[in-house]
Amino acid sequence: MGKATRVSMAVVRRLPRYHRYLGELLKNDVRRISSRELSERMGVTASQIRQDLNCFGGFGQQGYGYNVEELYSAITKILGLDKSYNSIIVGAGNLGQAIAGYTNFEKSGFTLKALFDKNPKLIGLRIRDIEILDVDILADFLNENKIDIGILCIPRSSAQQIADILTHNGVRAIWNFSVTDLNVPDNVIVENVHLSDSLYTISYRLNEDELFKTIEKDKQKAFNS
Amino acid sequence: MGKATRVSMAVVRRLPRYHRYLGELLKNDVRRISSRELSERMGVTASQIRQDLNCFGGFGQQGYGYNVEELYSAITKILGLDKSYNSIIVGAGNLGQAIAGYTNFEKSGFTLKALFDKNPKLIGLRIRDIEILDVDILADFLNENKIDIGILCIPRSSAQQIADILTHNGVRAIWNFSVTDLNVPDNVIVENVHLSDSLYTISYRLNEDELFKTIEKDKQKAFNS
DNA sequence: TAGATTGTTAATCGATTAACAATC
DNA sequence: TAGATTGTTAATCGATTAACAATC
Repeated sequence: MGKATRVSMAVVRRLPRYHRYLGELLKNDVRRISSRELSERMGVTASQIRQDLNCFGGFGQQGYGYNVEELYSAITKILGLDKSYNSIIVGAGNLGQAIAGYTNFEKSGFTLKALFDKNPKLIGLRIRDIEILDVDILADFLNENKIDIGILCIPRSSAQQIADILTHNGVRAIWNFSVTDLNVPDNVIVENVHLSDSLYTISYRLNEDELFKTIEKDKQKAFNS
Repeated sequence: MGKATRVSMAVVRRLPRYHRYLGELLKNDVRRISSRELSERMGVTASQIRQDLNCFGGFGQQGYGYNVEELYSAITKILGLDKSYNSIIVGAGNLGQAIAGYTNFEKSGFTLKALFDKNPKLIGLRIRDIEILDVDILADFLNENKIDIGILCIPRSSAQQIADILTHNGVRAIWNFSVTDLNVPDNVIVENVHLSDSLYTISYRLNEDELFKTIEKDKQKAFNS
């Protein structure tokens, strides 16, 4: 159920952040940086940076540090951002359209080939000149076009069904904005973006102090009785 | 820089998922469930479920398991979803509008009070009857309205500046869709949703096998020379 | 060469899993 | 009562941090 990574996901999830900081340094014409200085900027330990990078190779030089341009380019390659990927969006509602509008993804090599929806009012419309097609022809489309990434922006009720169509027709990864867990073959990658889950961690944290006050009060009450 | 939680974030991030599964069980009229059965459905260990729940109290009964309705309601409270929260969105572009359109958040107690933008073409428009206001009056608005959560959907270049306005005017949490790290006081909560970071973990994983083939080949080459 | 900083091993810390006594 | 399952302690596993020899 989903593909395992050779490098731990804890490390993988930090890579885009390194990429961003190095891109920023590069833009500011910083030539070299030590793990210590980068660690101070990023608020992590220098040890962690060196450990993370050494999952992929020795990019630094003792006594010198890291060449910013080289390291940036190395992480670009590690993230696979030197390649290009074809994607489609299923669900052309507000969120699907918003993601379709992100021209930055195109710049990073992610090409949006089509959107799909079942709503006749949406079918035929275009976002950035990319057509919204009838979801009924999704399987056919996938057979005629090599699509790497399927982006799910549909209600949870139909998510698994659409995920099945994607995985049965050559899609290698699913970016899942539908708030449900997907069952996919072992060779398929799933990356969940569960916005409501994310929002609920905010309400949790806003409420935590009060929550534990209540818990402690209840404990006290139970103890006294 | 951001508030620490009493319970580890690893646990907190699993709570919304428990909430979803229990909601589903409740909808299907399942009355009771053991940690073992829930663990099988969710693909986690029963141990983890029991450990997680016991951060907040003993909700089960030996020999019986958990009452689904009680546990669901307990996790609802733990997540603070029995309370309501006022929010605003800064940045009424595609993504801001898409989030504003999510009526599900309203149902969970998150009330959207206004959107803000600097684009004159957007100012004055309404999404679900909620007005888009001029970002110039943001600070004033915050002083007149108790806002708990600020949702940032603006380009990274202005994110820190807006975050400062939010934190200086009583906002307690930031849901940050701008792809940048924010500096905020210790009592303010930040929850990042960095879509491009998430997408890049997909390209990483699509590319990982090939990446390590190259790494091993290079090692071999270095060894031979 | 002397100073700086890496790559890497070892130590620590935290999170997950296993085990089992308590108890419904 | 006997069987089931929790709550919780102990063991294991993995991730992070510290330390330092290697080396630029």
